[in-house]
Amino acid sequence: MIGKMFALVDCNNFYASCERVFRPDLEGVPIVVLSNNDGCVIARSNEVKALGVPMGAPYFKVKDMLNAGGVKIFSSNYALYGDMSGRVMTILYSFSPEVEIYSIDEAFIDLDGFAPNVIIAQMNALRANIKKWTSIPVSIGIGPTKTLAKIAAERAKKDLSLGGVCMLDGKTQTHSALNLTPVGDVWGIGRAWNKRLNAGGIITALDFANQPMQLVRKKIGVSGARTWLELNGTRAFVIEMQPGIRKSCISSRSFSKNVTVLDELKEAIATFAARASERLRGERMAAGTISVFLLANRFDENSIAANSSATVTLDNPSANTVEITQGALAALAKAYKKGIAYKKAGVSLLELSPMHSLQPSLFSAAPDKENRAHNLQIAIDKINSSPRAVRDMVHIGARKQKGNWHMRQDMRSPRYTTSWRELPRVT
DNA sequence: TCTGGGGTCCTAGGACCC
DNA sequence: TCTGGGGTCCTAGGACCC
Repeated sequence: MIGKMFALVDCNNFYASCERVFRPDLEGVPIVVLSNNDGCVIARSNEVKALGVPMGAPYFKVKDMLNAGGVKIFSSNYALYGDMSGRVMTILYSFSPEVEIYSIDEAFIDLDGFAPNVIIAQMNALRANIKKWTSIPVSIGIGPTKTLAKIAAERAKKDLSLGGVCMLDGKTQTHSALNLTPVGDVWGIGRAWNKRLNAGGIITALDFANQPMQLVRKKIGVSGARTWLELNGTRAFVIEMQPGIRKSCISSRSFSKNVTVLDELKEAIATFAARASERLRGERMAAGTISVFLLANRFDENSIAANSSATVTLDNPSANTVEITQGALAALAKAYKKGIAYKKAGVSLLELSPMHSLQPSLFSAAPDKENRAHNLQIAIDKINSSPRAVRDMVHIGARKQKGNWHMRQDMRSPRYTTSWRELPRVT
């Protein structure tokens, strides 16, 4: 008999698949998508996986291999991926309201209430519709817990005989799937814990599930114990349909070249502060503290000692670009160390609160001035979000458009679906 | 030459209090 | 001379995820 089930819908090679949507000529052609700065490989089509290019590989290390294999290379195009993700999620909601959007390319569905004998047929139909309406291929895993649904989805992807849908519903079937899964591939078991578990002779997910829970708890803590429960069929995680209230908002970038000059860091930090505060305003939130961090090249020995950060607290929570930028620049002045070659920097906005709950300040020097600042901000957001605007058309003076810190992005595809200037052309 | 960005949660240890 | 112990709060760092 079948108990209650969760499904995980997982887009296959999502970014690579997005690049194919408006380029059907790339069907069957090996594709990779690179991270910001064209730094590492963050998505690979099946053909590239077959070539043996690992996930996360630094581009400069695999460049020759990619070229030799005739691989088509893309810089990341998040405007496109975000829009395609929205289309897939919309289809899921038309199937059921009980959906948790887990990431840009994955969602859980609560299948409680679905008759067991029709689940597989329903999921096959859902998969076919997503493919037909968005041209994105997905795999669907079904299991009694989120972690088992994840494992099922992995099986659906790897075992082509399953046709893209896999359900784990019996003990025998579940055990055989766990036995085929390396423990490090289990959702919640990362590199560090994998190493620790392997050293203790725990190699497969089944080995892990068969340990006494106390031992797991002792070895890798409560998070590991939850994963253990889930693998053994007890739910430790539920479907969360309402996204939680965010607790932080970060904008950061690696630089294309090392940066040592304070003035250049100011430009970068001002840009990050503007981006983060804009995102906050979009969600009607405000920040109570601002933290700036500066990082040296993490692949250099001794770089950790060069890293630094500083925090400033605002008198009143704010999401105003001018106020956030001023705070961030003050924090930068505290964190900056002369003579360090910085490779990355960022702004974190913390102690967030919803805007409507903000108390007007009793001691504000000039409420009228605050209003004007607020109105100006609204006007700027309006201009920058207009479909005809180029990115950040209106911005404050501390920022400049060129500099060592700007990222490289040489191979980006057009923003087909979100920019009038970049619509696909039919010829 | 060239190694992503944005999140959350947990834990250990220090500060502080009585 | 003898110099506690337990609780709470905060923070930094480490772990995980996609």
